[in-house]
Amino acid sequence: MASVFPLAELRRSSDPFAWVDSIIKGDCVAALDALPDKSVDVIFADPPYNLQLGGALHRPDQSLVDACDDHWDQFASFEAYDAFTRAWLLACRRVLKPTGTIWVIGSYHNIFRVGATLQDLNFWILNDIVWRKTNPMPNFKGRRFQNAHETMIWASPDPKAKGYTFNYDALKASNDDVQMRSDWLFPICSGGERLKGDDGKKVHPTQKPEALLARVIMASTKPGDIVLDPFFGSGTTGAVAKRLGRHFVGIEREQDYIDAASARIEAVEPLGKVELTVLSGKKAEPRVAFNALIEADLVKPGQVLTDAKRRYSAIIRADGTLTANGEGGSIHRLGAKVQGLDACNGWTFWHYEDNGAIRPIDDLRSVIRSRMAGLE
Amino acid sequence: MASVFPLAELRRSSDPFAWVDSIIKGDCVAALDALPDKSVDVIFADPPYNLQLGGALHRPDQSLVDACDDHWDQFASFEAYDAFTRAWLLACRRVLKPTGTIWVIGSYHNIFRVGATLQDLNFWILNDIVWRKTNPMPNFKGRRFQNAHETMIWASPDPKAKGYTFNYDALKASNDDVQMRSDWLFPICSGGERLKGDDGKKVHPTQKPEALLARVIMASTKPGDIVLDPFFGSGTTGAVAKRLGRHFVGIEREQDYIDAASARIEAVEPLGKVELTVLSGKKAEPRVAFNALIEADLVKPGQVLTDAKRRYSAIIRADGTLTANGEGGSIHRLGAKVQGLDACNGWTFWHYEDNGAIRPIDDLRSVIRSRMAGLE
DNA sequence: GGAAACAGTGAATCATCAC
DNA sequence: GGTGATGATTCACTGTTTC
Repeated sequence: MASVFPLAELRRSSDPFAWVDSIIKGDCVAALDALPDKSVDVIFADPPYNLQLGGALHRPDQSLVDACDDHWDQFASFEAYDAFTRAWLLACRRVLKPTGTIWVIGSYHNIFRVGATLQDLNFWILNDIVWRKTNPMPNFKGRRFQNAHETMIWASPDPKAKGYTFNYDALKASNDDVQMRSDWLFPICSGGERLKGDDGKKVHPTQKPEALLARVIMASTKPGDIVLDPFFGSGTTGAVAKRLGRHFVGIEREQDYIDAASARIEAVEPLGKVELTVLSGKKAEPRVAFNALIEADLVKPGQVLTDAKRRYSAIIRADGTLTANGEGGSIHRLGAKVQGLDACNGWTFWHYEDNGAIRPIDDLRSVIRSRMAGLE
Repeated sequence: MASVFPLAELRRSSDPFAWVDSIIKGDCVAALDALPDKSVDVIFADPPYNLQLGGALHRPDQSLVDACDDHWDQFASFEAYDAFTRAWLLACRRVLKPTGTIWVIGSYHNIFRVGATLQDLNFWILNDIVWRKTNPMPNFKGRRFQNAHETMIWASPDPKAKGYTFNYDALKASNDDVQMRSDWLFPICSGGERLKGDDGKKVHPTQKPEALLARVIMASTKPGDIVLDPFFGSGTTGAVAKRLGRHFVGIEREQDYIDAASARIEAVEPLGKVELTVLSGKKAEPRVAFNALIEADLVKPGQVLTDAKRRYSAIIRADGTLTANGEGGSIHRLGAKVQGLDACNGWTFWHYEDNGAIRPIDDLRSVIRSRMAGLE
């Protein structure tokens, strides 16, 4: 079983990271307060939705809809819900690294309050993501549109926060080579994935699908990162994090949920290193200065470079700069200058001639990089 | 031209319904205050989004993105935006019939504040509706998910309000006999529909597509109803209302927008009774990306794919890319790479083993497509 | 005349590192 | 923390120009 920490026990622990890969039993804010500053990479939160259900809802055949009417989803007023939201978001911000991000999922019952509170607390929204359900529950009364989606907010802890993880290139490559959109399509959690008790009833009323968490985690974390879930429930976040080679920590009050989540996570087999390698793009590659091409004799001082259509040309100088029309500068500055632009990527703009063919100097940079890789 | 009422003139009018089918020139709240209590059936509001843009944004080709930086979208703080939102929503509630409903559209920049304010003012949210754009602007820097949707909130003026119009059966009939969902797919407004000035430039930076308004109006109004738009802009609400046999009233401050909207509405020919059936949205062949196969557990990270003759092989990674010989990429890129080609259709090139038989992964895509049948 | 290449654009909170 | 240099980065569609 995944280890479970009663909050009092965690507070007594001498190891400041004893909570990694475990479930903390206790109140969400109190448990968060027991964790160190800036210690987790990503937070995924599925807070109570504050569903304001009137009476019982019946299907057309008079069967009762098993609504979420648990006590933990009841709040006296919007003010009470806002105060609760504020408290756990503030506690989350303290434990989140400045380079970390937070995800919160909700429905129209609560997501507007969560979003406004995030903004009030100076979180910076990066995206709102729509989870479109392939198989949502119908609207039985025919008085509204079928509520076929939920909303996630993805935010960084500060408007100026930089350096958050976003595996753009991997997401794009996995999506037929077009960038991933803000609307995602997944089935709801059902079938074998849905945790059921001995009585055959679902263990948790709002268990999220693993595929949803997998995309969240693959998009915004690196292998080895710590993912915190302050409303752990059935432990989907922990199960997916473990499978994907990330660490997790869950906070949960109800012993039944803790028992189910703990057993579930224990059964998860993590993927291997090869499968977990994330495709990274140019941004992650080591920098190579233009000078390195001269030093490696891949280009020579005096050699002429042109753009792809040979409209502009420049001469390589021995110091690693270019010159054209009496002006000089780096490959980037001069590329911008000849085009009359503010900026230019000289690596893709300038080309050299290779046996009659014309190729970007970026190709030569790749040669350098592969030579460097061989030295490791 | 559709008639235009300077606010002062409207106040002097002896006819309490002189404003029907006209544009009121003036401030939103002041103009609303000049209308009678409980006099309109539906409100559609497209308020300023308070975008809070930083510096200029350039496309990869260095061209400048024509951002929405108009003065009317600038607010000093969230508090100022909230006060503004509160004021116009309160004014709207007074003129709205108890059986009426209100729609508000926004993006993540403002919609959470609008939604929370609606709830604070005791409006009752019926649905949040996601407008999925077929052709949204890309994320040029690759730092976020492509922002591909906007959100609408549909609400009644009171939790106990009954009797609002929802044309459930007509919507269902127009939607292949399944209930209309909360996620709608429409292209952004472009081409001939987009209003352009003499200079060829767009008249309004945020003109909404008529198809979106048509579904809103067909869903929540009856012929002859009055539809109010407190941020009239280019007059899409008025044009669609007139075409669909509804009355409209628009409120707008800027004379340029009023001139364009007035001429636009004048040119609209109302449909006859027979044609007034609900229009259905765009259907598109669903795009299925390789990661959908992993998410549906049809293939697994670590599994080996080969070409049809088993000359090449690659391993599936958890991020939805493939790896072979130390290199990684999308099914297409890696298929091309192993063959030494420039391009490759990974769907037909890569195969998986199924009980000894070898089948293209494209077969698995068909499985997903059949599961998604009925979804746009 | 038709096809293909080229150019333009849409509610966008859009970089990072070294000095 | 501010400044300057490096250099990474786009999808769907419309309309125009070129061959």
